[in-house]
Amino acid sequence: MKPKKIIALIALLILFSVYYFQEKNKNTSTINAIENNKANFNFLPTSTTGVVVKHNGYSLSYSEKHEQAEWIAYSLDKKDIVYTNRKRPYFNEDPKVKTKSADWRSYKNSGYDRGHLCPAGDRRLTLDGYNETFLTSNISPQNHEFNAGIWNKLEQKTRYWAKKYNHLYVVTGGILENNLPTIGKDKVSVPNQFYKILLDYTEPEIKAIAFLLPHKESNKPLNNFVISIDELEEKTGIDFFPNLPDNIENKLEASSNYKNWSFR
DNA sequence: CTGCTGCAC
DNA sequence: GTGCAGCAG
Repeated sequence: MKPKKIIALIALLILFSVYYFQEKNKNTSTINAIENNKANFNFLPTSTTGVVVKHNGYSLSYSEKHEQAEWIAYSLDKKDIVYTNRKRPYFNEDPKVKTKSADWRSYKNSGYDRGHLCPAGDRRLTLDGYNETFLTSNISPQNHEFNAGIWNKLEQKTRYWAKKYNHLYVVTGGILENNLPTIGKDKVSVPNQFYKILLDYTEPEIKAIAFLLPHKESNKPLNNFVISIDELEEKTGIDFFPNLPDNIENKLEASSNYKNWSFR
């Protein structure tokens, strides 16, 4: 082999190594950033009721008046999205809600689903995590066509994004207004709308998206229901990401732009 | 995946 | 009350 060729080969090898290590570095720094955020960033919203309950797999703010959570917040990692054929347990009262969360019988024969707020499908990694989603503090009365339809589509899209973007923070719940219809002995409010907020808190492209869905079946595409976090805060009185740096918070929450989120 | 119902013990 | 099977969208 001629010296020139050897030099060219070595040069190629060096270029390739540099590229490889840069990419590897980028990946580890992304993962490090995610781990760092998970360890240090408090992603919980403010509570209008003062009743914040923390479980291993999710946290919630409970509204005794409406007998359900005003928000459920959790961290959704790519690693959480696994297939395991778990058996659905029965719903139980949340032992950590002192005023007692709703009895599952209040939902029975009501015509409404026990609709998960933190979906069981997001907590399949461990048995405890999975079972924990079957507390009545984690459910809201949902019309079956809505729950199995567009709400389910949004939950699946959330898992798709968690896989694609490695990690998300999720905040979700019903809009708890006055004078809502109720079901059961416990008078569980039936929300007219449900919301879901996703935050991808990974540098350099921190991004967020929020949805507000009417509580009814719909065949419209999900991007029809995107709104700004600011609008959601006006409707609920909740400050959703109070611990974000202010400049980031202001920018993210004012926007209802979803161009950074792939809908395909 | 999202759920409910019926029946046995 | 709990466990399990079957069914629906």
